[in-house]
Amino acid sequence: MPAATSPLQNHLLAALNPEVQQRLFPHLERVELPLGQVLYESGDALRHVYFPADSIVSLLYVMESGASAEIAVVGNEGLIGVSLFMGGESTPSRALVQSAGYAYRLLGQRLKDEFNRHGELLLLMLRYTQSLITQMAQTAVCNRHHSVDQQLCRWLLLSLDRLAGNQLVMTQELIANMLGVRREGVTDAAGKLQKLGVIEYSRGQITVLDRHRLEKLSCECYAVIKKETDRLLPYLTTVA
Amino acid sequence: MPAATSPLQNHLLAALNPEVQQRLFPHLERVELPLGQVLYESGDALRHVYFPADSIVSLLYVMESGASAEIAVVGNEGLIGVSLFMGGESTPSRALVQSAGYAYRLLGQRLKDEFNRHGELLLLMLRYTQSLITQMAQTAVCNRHHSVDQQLCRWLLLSLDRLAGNQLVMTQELIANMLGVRREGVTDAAGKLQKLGVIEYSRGQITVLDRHRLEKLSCECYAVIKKETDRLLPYLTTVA
DNA sequence: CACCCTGGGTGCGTTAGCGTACGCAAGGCC
DNA sequence: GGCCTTGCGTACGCTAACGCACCCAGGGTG
Repeated sequence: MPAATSPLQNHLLAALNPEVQQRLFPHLERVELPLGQVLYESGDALRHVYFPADSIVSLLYVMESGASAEIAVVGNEGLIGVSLFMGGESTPSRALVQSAGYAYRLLGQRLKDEFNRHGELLLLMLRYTQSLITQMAQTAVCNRHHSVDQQLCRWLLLSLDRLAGNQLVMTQELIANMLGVRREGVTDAAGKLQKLGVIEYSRGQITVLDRHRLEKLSCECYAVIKKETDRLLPYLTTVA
Repeated sequence: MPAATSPLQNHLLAALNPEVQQRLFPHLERVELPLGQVLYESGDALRHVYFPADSIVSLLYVMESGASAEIAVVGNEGLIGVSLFMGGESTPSRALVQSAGYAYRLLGQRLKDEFNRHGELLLLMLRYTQSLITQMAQTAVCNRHHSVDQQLCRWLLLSLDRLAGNQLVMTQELIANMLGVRREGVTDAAGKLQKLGVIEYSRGQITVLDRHRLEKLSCECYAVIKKETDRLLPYLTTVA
């Protein structure tokens, strides 16, 4: 199902006033993002910013050894490519599609042109960037202090918030790469959650049965991210 | 020694063109930052931004349990309080003086006024913010994958880059709080470095004897941060 | 001088997560 | 229907880091 996506599915685009939307939307290009696609590689000069509609993109750092760790996750609440307007044009991280879907992209120059017109778009982008910073900071904390079990809960919740239903299409191996842990570690943690009846899964399909329990089993990091994002971007009602 | 500090010791302030400096500097207030002072607490609405001259400030997250972890470290290469111009006005972290010294602070409103005049200051702040993001991201990675030994090296280097000499005034307990590990873990790691002749310390005084070795013993994270900061803020010659 | 607080050293049992290895079943493909 | 790839389960030894407990020395204070 190629689905009827709309730029308005992205909360940042939806939050713009109609005048700005009218100027910007004609320049948006709808692109399909299959699972595993790399939007940019560490150090790449970015040409576009991407506004996910129903897809999820992970920002992750890949070490010299090849091991990886997720820095942040971006869905329809945000955009990929903040370095374009932050001025750096690139970052030492990789943007990897973690859940297939669609996104709308915009040439970096168009974004900058709009910035120069007047500040609304800029202010919105900056506030989003701050929420992204919060997520990164919390990831650092979580990596230091919390168990794989707790981190899995956090990660499932963050992903769930960026999807429509209560289903995630992702293998335990993929999750392990994101969390930067062993696949077996994820198997253990997921097994526990399944035994508790919180989730159910089979061959890359995860269904969340009891979101409330999941939140209770998660560390405080999820709540911090959610609360802060809601504060910074109050027009988003359903997304952490 | 109350020292003869100058706003120009801060690299961001020094990078501004003379016209902007003339407008801004009269509004700078010189403040002393003793070790352990809290510039802002999690959730506090910020009134000022702080530009360190010779002090170092840690951004750290304090968990419900009381345990902490450093998110990023800021010295004379940067400023404290990005959330003021990012639009959030507060962050869920604490800013703690990690190395005593002086800083210059500016009312948030003055900063915003300058932003509205024209873009130079804004662009500079944004690029700095991106380098800060890099540091946070790398902290997350480092927390996940690297040993306490390696992390100590990274941390010493980051601190060293923000100080004049090759001396650090900080106890192992303080370092442990920053890294989010046990004090004994730091004792072990520091003991190894001392045996190797890389550092020397006694009762809260650490002297780096062989910086080159220290860099080699550190994980790649330090190099990533340094390289990216140099790229984003090329006018800084001596700071990571 | 005696005191004591702070900073650091050491040891010990415990545990979470790692690396490795192997096994097994579901489901697509010929 | 048989095959093979992919996704997941499990087991075992290993190590880094933890929590705890205690000790010792430097250096300032009364």
